[in-house]
Amino acid sequence: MKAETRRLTRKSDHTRQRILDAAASTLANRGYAGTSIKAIADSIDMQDASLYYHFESKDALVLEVLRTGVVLSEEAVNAAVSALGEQPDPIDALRAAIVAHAEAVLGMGDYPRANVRNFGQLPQEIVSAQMSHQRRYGKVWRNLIEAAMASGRLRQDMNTRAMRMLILGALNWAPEWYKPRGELSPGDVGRQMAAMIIEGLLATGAAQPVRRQKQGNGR
Amino acid sequence: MKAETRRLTRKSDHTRQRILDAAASTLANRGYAGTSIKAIADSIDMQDASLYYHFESKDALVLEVLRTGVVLSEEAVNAAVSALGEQPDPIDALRAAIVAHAEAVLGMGDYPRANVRNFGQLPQEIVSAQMSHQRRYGKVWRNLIEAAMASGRLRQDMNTRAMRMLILGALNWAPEWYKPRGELSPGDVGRQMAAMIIEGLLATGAAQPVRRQKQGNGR
DNA sequence: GTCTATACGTCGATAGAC
DNA sequence: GTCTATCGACGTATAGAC
Repeated sequence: MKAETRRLTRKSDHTRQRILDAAASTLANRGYAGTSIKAIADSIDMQDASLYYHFESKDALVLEVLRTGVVLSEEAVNAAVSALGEQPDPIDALRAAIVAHAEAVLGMGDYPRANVRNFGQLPQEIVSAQMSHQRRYGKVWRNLIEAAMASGRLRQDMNTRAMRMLILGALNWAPEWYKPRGELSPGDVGRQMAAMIIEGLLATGAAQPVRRQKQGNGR
Repeated sequence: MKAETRRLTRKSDHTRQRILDAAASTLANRGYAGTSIKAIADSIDMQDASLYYHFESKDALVLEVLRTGVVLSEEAVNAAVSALGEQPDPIDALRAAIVAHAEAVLGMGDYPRANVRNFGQLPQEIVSAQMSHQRRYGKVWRNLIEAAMASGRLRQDMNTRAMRMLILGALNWAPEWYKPRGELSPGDVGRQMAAMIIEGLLATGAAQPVRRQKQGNGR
């Protein structure tokens, strides 16, 4: 694309982004059913009809928000694992991934939250369109668990699908109860979840205490 | 209520129950947004207007379905814990509760599933009206975890709220991925979840293998 | 690009015949 | 008890002026 063209579309791009942000916020807080085009438009002082200049339909807009949410989560998890080096310990990698996903859905804003909070309640056509991205992210987790399993460090008597879903279910539920101004930061929740999932709830010698970290949003 | 009166309302009661069952099924499978009065009425070959003879409003109907779902789950959990005797081991009690809740949301039909699948996406007024029942069930879990915590058998470095939510999040997510005709029965999933949650994912001497049980819906 | 106006479907809910 | 008919509000989306 030429610089000329890019300059011409700048205002359009900016408005488009404002609409996406507003849609992400409304989706994260009120759900798909409560997210009308009018509600989105109202929140940025725009007429609902004007929105159709930027997006073909409500579903196209929603889809882009959800897709962004998955991509952000995936990037966060991949970055956290990559930060461990070339051949990370597979349990460390799993732990880092759990913390990163928790931080994404609790602390990275509206997009990842919009994605996980609406996952189970979307119309079939949106689910289908979103599937490929969701699958790719699912594969990241499948690989993490397979690597940990292959290392012999995970118990071999469990269904790996159940393992994966235990992790994602517990983490994706967190936005329903987490209070941003409470005593735990998103990272704190992530580390507690990781510790409980990996080492279990029982008090044993194996369990290492989890240190709470000071963060800006602590009280 | 006199026998006379009861007899007169029998047909009404029967129809009322059919409506509730249809609503539970639609709610469990299509979510609150996809559950219109017409959709419910259609599924039992009735006109949507006729439904208002039995229920004051859509919300009243939905509320009764959700309330039934919580009550069924609560009764299942209480029964499972009570079956352990007067002074059960608190870890055994927690394990039994996890299995019972899993069996409820995966194998007890539409009502518990309708409840957990819609929890995060309901209009504010329904949430408020449902709160008292949800709280009572939450207290059952708080008591279970407090008892286990007080016994010193659970690690003391974790937030108990995070513990409770880890458990319920993992279990309430199960209906999203569980395949009724797959190799695992609801009880199998419950026992695997309980084992992973309580003893963790790591292979250690502490972890006991979980036996899979034969059930009618196995393949 | 954004506006006003409007088409058109579906929603929950009511009125009144039978 | 269940039906047909209908109301008003709100949903997505389009047409056309500016």
